[in-house]
Amino acid sequence: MPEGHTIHRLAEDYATAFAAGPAPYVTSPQGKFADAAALLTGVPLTRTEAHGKHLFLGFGAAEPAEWVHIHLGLFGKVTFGKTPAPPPTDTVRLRLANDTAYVDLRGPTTCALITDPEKQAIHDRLGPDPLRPDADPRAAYRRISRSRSTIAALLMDQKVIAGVGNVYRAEVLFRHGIDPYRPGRDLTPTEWDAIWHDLTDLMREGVRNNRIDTVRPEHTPEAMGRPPRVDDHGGEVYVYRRANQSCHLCGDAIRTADLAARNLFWCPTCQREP
DNA sequence: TCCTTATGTACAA
DNA sequence: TGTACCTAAGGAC
Repeated sequence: MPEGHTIHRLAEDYATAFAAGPAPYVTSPQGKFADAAALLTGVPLTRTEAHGKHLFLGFGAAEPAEWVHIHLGLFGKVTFGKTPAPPPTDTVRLRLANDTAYVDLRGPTTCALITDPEKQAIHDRLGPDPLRPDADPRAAYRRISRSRSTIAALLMDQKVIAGVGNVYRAEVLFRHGIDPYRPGRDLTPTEWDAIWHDLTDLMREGVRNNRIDTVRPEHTPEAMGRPPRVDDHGGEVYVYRRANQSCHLCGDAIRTADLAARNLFWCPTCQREP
């Protein structure tokens, strides 16, 4: 589900299924995208791109002038399948289908036809994305190092860094032993450098595996001689959604709190300030 | 069958 | 800070 790794994976999967073959048949059974779908049917999908949690599908010429802009929000889901596609349910906002494959989009916050300048404006308001080759981590640090906001809030701010969500935020702060309430301006350049590169590695692995795993090999249950565990969101993590359970490293109870209307998770012992 | 929850964001006050 | 929006799954009845 949708943090940045999911969106980059979707960009790859849309391209694999539709960019090489014939132009897809485009429909919007749910109706909200019906006009645009009619315009796009028969136009080849030529490029796909992700920046943070934003997905762009480029239709038409090699340098598309028009893009489908998709943001999954909290609930959005994408499902791929082989043809014949089943009859769409009435919540399918966007379906692409060709001779071999179909893909359904449900529940997105955004699904809109935009121009190239409008797409550029979205890139301009997003921070660097650890999964993009053009990303400059110094741009993120400039904002962090000047901010009195907590590092937990800053990591979720897409203008600061694009693609990190609630899981990667909680997990990367744990992996670096940083108190989520520390003000951004107290983060050293060395700490930021380590966090950025760790996010790059973790999120690349997330794209490969289509899930979030953050537990280091030496901390797996097998390595620590403990019974295997299953986290109910599909990956192996240290603190995310583990409130009141014991920390895999120190055994202390994982804490949770509301921060800007999102659930924050951390270990008060492993993430104590020096 | 209803209620809660969720890996997100935008806008109003 | 609160609320609205989009959907589906799981748990309490």
